[in-house]
Amino acid sequence: MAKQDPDLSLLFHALADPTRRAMLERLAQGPAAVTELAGPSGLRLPTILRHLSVLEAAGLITSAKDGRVRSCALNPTGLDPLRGWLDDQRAQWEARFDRLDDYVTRLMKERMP
Amino acid sequence: MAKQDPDLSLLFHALADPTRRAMLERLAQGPAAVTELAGPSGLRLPTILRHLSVLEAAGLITSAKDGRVRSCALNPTGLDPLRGWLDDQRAQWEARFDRLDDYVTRLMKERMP
DNA sequence: GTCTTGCTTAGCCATGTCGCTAACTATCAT
DNA sequence: ATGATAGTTAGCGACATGGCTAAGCAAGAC
Repeated sequence: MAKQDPDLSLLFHALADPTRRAMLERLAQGPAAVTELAGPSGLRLPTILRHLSVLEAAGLITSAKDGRVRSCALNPTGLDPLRGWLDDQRAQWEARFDRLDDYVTRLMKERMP
Repeated sequence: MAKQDPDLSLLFHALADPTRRAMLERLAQGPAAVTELAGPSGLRLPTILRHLSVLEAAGLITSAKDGRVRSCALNPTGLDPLRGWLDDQRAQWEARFDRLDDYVTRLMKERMP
């Protein structure tokens, strides 16, 4: 059970922090500079920068430096792997419940043919 | 930027570990006892138990003890908060891209009325 | 009763995470 | 050229996480 799916692990880990989720929601309103992202959080810049690098490593945002200001933006496809996993998971769960259904149905038929 | 949405944090954190995701996928096939869950992982029981408690705290599974064996099962609604968050997020992102669209459209109109 | 099985608890260790301060670099304004 | 602004890097400390072993307990098997 080694570390398969490192993407998913990075993604989930990035999303597990409320500060990072708040940063994402801020970015959903449009691109922002680092200081702007730090603003409402009350956290220091180095801390914010660390969070940014986690988000970027997870593929959730992109950032580019223009002059002395770094502009950060959402990566529109960043959440796709998560959505994919979620859909897979739901499919499996439903398959299972369908099998359970079949089973119950078969039981019923045996009892009242 | 305090720890709002503790549920989501627990949920994402629980899913950030490949071992735990593997356990979920095993449980998608049907309920299982602790030893059975530990089987393919090569990990010791106490370790597995720890993972189980994380999954349970996140609302992803339920477990009950029957005799001396604890049976674990998926909680069918466990992923709902995640799905909800994801949908919210997508809505926000799309709203943003729509506004961007409007903006571009307005620019175009100004240029060629 | 005794033994085995299946889980549980306690506690240790290595590593990772999240916050900070201090010091540095690079750009822009004057 | 000087100073202010915006990031950046290095490194520290507190705490969480993920693995383990050892020892305990409770339910079934014999």
